[in-house]
Amino acid sequence: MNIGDVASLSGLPAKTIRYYEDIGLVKPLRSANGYRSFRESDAHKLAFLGRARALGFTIEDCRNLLALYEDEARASAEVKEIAKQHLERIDGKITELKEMRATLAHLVEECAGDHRPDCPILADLAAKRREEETRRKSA
Amino acid sequence: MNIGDVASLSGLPAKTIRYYEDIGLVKPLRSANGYRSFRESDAHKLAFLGRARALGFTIEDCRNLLALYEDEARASAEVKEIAKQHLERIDGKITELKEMRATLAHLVEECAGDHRPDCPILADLAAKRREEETRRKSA
DNA sequence: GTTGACCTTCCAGCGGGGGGAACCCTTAGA
DNA sequence: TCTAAGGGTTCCCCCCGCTGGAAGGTCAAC
Repeated sequence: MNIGDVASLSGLPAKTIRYYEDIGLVKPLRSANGYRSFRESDAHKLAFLGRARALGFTIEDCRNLLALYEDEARASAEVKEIAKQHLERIDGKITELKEMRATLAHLVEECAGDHRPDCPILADLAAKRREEETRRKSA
Repeated sequence: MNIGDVASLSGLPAKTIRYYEDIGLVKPLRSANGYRSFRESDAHKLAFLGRARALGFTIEDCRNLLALYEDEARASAEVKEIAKQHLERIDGKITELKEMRATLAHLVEECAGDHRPDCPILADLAAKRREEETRRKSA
């Protein structure tokens, strides 16, 4: 298979697949004309990578997951550990975004949003006291 | 004020402040010795930027917010619009992360996490059918 | 034989800075 | 007066995970 074929099979752009070869995630053969020649197993790996990336795993996670995938003597505990750590990263990001959302939603509600210049959003961004107040409230 | 002073006042690393000058967000003066010389107004802008960035606004958003902050004839509607768009971006990210979290949490639960190689996480990543099934369920 | 769709390599850039080298300026202390 | 420490400066490369584009080679169809 040429790169275009595995691209449509895996749903990954050809550019991405070349990049994955660059960083050693896949190792396609080469045809006489210099074209990359992908085996079935390469196509499977690329699909695997696409799904792992869609779940937000980092490239390094993917590298490790792929190694475990190919290691028939793996312990599922190793896979689970990678997944659990990623879950924690996701939870951390969700928490952070929710905090931003709460602050921002509050400010947006307070802002009249009309032709006048008075704006609680700008006032808040400009205020020195915000950080202190937040600390006092949470304490 | 030198860069170290505004750095501790604003909480931003000196590197970041130099970068913000590079991209034209602040325009400090220069002393005779070549050192950047920050006015009170520069210090306020940097603190403003630090808070806007902490709320997840992009640099371009910050540039626009800063311009509105300095424009006494602004309409608060313009500020509100930027904030609302950012709120939507945040909501989009939260939704995306929650979807990842749900899938991943389910897989982690199913995985025994012991010394055996059998692993539903790897099975799912390797399976072709997942995407189709997901579509069928949500349809 | 020429079009057009593929493929190749290489180089640059995104956002938002961080690390570190190599150098200059200022001040305090021995 | 020398020296050491702790500022400051510019410069360039690095991070992640690609993406775009230029300049060219290859292949099948008409």
